[in-house]
Amino acid sequence: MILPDGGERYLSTPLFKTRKKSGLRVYNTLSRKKEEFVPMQEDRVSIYSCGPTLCEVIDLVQCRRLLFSDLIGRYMEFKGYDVTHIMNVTDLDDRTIEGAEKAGVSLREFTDGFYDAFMEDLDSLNIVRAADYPRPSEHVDDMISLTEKLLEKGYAYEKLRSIYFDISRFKDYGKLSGIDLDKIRLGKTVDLDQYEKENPKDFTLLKRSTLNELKNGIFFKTKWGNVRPGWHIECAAMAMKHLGPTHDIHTSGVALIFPHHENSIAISQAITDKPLANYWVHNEPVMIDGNQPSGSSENGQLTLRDLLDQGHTGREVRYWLLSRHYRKPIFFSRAKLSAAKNTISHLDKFVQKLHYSRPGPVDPEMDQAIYALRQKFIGSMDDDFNIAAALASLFQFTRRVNKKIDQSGLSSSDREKALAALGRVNSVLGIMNFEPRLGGADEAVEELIQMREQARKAREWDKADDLRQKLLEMGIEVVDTKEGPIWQSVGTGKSKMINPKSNPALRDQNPKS
RNA sequence: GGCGGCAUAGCCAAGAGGCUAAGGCAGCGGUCUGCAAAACCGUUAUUCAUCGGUUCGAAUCCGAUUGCCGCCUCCA
Repeated sequence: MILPDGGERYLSTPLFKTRKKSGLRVYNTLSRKKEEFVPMQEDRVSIYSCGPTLCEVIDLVQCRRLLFSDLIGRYMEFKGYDVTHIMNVTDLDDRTIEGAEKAGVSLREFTDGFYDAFMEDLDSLNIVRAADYPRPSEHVDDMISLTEKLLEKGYAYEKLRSIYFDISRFKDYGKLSGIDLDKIRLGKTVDLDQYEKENPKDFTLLKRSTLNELKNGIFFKTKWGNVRPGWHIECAAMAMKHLGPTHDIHTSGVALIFPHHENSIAISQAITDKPLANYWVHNEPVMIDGNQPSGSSENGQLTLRDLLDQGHTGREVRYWLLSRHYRKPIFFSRAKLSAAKNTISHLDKFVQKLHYSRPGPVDPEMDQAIYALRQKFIGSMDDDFNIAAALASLFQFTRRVNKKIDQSGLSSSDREKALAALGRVNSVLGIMNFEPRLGGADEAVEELIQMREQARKAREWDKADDLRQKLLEMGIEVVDTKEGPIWQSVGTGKSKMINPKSNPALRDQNPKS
C-alpha cells in the first residue's frame, strides 16, 4: 500500500487505533512456532510477567527480562492496544524469608527495601510502569482457596500437613517445556529428603511452615495446619486474580519454562479448564563469561547497580540489552557497553542537530524517508520483535536526514515531521533523548562556552583548547558546528545548542514551507 | 543420559531457498574545521564453522563433523 501523502497524515492522527489485524507474529513457546497474534479482546492486551524476588537488587539477566516485557508492552501500545501489564514481585519464598531472618528485620520491612530499589532500577532503565506489581504475601487467601479447589477436584493431596500437586493427574503436563517426565534426572538438583511427596516429581502448593517461620510469624492458618505457599501457586493465583482465567501473553526468561511455568499452567488449568495464557514468550538470558569480574549480588551476578556505579548509564544498558533479538543469548562485555554508548551519543547529536539546524528549503523526500522508517520499523517489529532490523530502519533514517541537513538545512515543517516520527519510534525503544536544552542550572557551563567562543574569535587557540579540555573534565563535550557550538553532557546525554545564530526563537524566519 | 539452541567482516548483529549479504561499533582515505570532534562522501565478507548432499539456484533445506551454550523440580 503506497499512501499518496507518504503516510504523513498518520503522524497527526491516532496511528493504529482503527487497525483490527495486529499483523504481529509472535514465537509461541507452546507451539515452537511463530503465530499470528490475536488478542482475546480486539483492542486490549493483557500481559503477565514474572518480576524479581525481593531479596536482592536486579542483575543483568533480570534486566533483560524486564526490558523485553517492557518492549512488548510498549510495542502493543504503539499498535494501539490498551495494555494491562501485571508483574509480580516475590516477597514470600525461601530466599526472602531467609534474607529477612539474616537481616534481623520483618519480612515486610526486608522486602519493602528491595521493592523501592527495584522501582528505582526500573526508572534507570526507562521501563514503563506496569499496571500493578502484586505481592504473594497479599494473595495468600487466593492461594488457599485455589488449593482447596485442587483438593476437591483430586489434583492435590495432603501429606504431613503440606499440600502437593499430583502431576500424574494433569494430562497436559509437559506440553510447554516438551519435557519427558520419564527421562528427567531425579534428585540431581533437589534434595529429596526435604519433602515427603508421594511422587518426587510432584510439586508443593502449600508447605508446612518450619519452626523458624512459625517463630517469625511467617505462617498462615489453614485447616491443614500452619503453612506458607510455594512459588508456583503464587504466580498462578496472582495471574488469575488480576487478569482472569486466561491472559494474552505470559512472558519471562527461558529458565522459567520448566518447571515454573509448567506448574503454573497445571494449577490454573486444572481449576479453570482454560489455558493460563495464549502466548508464552520467553527470552534468552545474558551470559557472563567466567573470566569477567563478578558482581556484587549474593551469587556473584553482575547487577544493574554495579554497572551504574562503574559509570555506565541505564540508557546504555537498555540499548545494549534491547539491541539483540530476544531469542538469542547476549554475552556481556564492557566493549559492547561502550559501543552502545557511542551509538546513543550519535543519536543524541542527531536529535540536537535536528533541533538546531540552519533553516533550509522543504525536503521533497522527507515524507518518503518517514514513510520508509515507519514501514520498515513496523514490518520488523511485527516479525516477532525483530529489533535489530527495526533499529536499522532508524539509522537509515538518521543518515538520510543528516545528509540533507548538512547539504541544505532543514525547514521547520520537516523538522517537526522528523521529530514526530522519531518520537513514535522512540515510544517503543525508549532510548532517545529529545530535550532540546537544559534548564538554567548550568550557567557556569554556558559561561565557559561563551569564553571559549570569544577566545576562538580572538584566535587565542591555546586558551580555547584549555577551556574545551576543562569542560570535558566537567563531563561536557563541546561540538562545533556550522551553526555554532553545541554541547553534550557525556554522562547523561543531555545537550544544548548555545549559538544565538541558531536560537530557536529565530526559527520562524525559515523559508515558507 | 534426555531435550533444545547457536556458529555471518576486526568486534557486535540482521537476513531463513533467487533483487549488488541490512544496520551498529571500530578502522582507513577525502570534505569541513584554527586544531579536533561531530556530520557528510568513499572504503572494509565473491562469501556466511568444516565436509558432503538436494536444487537451474543454498548463508538459508538435508546429513555428518567440529566448537560453544541453555534446561532437565521448589533457585529466580
